[in-house]
Amino acid sequence: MPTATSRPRAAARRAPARAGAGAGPAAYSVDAVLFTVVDGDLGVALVRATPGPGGERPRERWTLPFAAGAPDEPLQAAAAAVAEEVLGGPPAWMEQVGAFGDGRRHPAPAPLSVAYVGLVPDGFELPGDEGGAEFHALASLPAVPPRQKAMIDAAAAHVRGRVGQAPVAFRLLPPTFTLSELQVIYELLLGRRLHKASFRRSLQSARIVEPTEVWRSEGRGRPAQLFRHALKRKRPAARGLRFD
Amino acid sequence: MPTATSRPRAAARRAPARAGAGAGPAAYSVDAVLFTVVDGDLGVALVRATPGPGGERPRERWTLPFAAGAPDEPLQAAAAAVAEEVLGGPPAWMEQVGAFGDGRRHPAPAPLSVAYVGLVPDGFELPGDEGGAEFHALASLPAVPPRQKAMIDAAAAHVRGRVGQAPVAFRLLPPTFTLSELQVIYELLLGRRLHKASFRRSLQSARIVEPTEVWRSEGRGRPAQLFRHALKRKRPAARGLRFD
DNA sequence: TCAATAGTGTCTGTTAGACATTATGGA
DNA sequence: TCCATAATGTCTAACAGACACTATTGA
Repeated sequence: MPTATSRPRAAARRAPARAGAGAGPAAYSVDAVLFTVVDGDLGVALVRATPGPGGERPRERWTLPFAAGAPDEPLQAAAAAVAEEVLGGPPAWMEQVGAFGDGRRHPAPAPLSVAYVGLVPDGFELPGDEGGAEFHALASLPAVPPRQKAMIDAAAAHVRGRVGQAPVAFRLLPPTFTLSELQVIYELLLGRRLHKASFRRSLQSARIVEPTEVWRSEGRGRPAQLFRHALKRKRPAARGLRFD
Repeated sequence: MPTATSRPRAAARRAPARAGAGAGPAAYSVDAVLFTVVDGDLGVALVRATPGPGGERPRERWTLPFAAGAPDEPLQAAAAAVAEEVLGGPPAWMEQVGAFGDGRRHPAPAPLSVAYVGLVPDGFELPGDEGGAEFHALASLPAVPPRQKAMIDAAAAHVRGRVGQAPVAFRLLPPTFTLSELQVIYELLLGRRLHKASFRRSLQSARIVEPTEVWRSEGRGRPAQLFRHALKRKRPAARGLRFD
């Protein structure tokens, strides 16, 4: 029987996590889909799966980090704990993706999994301790249990769908960045090229970035001014209606 | 132990549903938030809560329809079964809202609930049998268990957020409708008035409705042409980028 | 006839996207 | 100097919203 105050944080990190917190198999798992930018694409943090009790499986296998759900722990807190276990700190942003409960296979002995998506700034270094978490580009993803594969797909769609509503792009970048870097992130998330001048006009009219005094020169070409994310003010009364 | 082929459909409908399908309390519940239009506002289907074993509770209490989750049943199918139990048929549209697992109270003895939102056309009549489901306008909602109240709020936000991506407005209307009726639905969902001519231009350019040969005269005024929802064709290459 | 609602045509301000030009540093 | 990139000004087509007008019914 778990106490109400101790969080089962040690349950995260590695694959077949402790089942439940005492009695019988866990009712559900909480899985974290942690994205960052890996050479121009989204990348997701995976941990090495421990081989089953039988000891077979010569091939290397990976899973999302997850933990068994504890009945008395809020879902968001559980997901944050799973993420912290992998990252060494909290992700820059986190949101629930949904519940996944078809019959597809999952490393936890639970019929239901709740997925959360988190964002990590580009350039972040995973703590390289024994846990062995690594970022893998979505384009070249290793084999992952099918239920977790569905979570990764849904998480990517979730993040892409929230561009423009949530500061998603900014959480994939360090605190200061050039507008060209920001545009690359937006193009990655939206899946299409954007017009440079138009993109900057949109940013300016929404007052969503503010310039710093710092300029950065990278290789050849004119140096770029660094910007930071500006807190959103009152909403400018959305015009129009787009059917999409 | 439930068999893989029999769905526990009888578990829906009334409040403290059968816990699980045999052994111990259910791991999670599946709840349906069924919306329709009730005098100019969204309305949600509620069922009368059965009083607890103690028999107290003189005040009338309501809950969302729900069922105990069965490990071998896909979530969407479970939610559809719950909805069918209340409506006598499937809802016009259904989508998952998310998992709710903070410590808030829920009529099921489960720490976790998965909410689905469904839409029912305006004018639909609930089968008035002993179950006693009724639509209640969101503006005048009776007391509902707190976790279910959170689900209702999230479901309304979910539907509002998917206007323009999914045929949400059309599922709140009968198969044929006037453009004025459609505009009222959009205004209800978006929470703001729309410009009549501009609204119709948007519909026309998106080819999202098609006219029928039928005109309907309701009381005074010029009769209105009836339209039906047109299946969406190729996406017209979304222009622009709005920060909101 | 008047009131009420449906449906359209025209005008205007805003803006996304195209294009061109200037600015600034590295090679 | 040439080249690559940043930053910005100008033009145009598209479009949201305002306004006005016509059309068609019931009272």
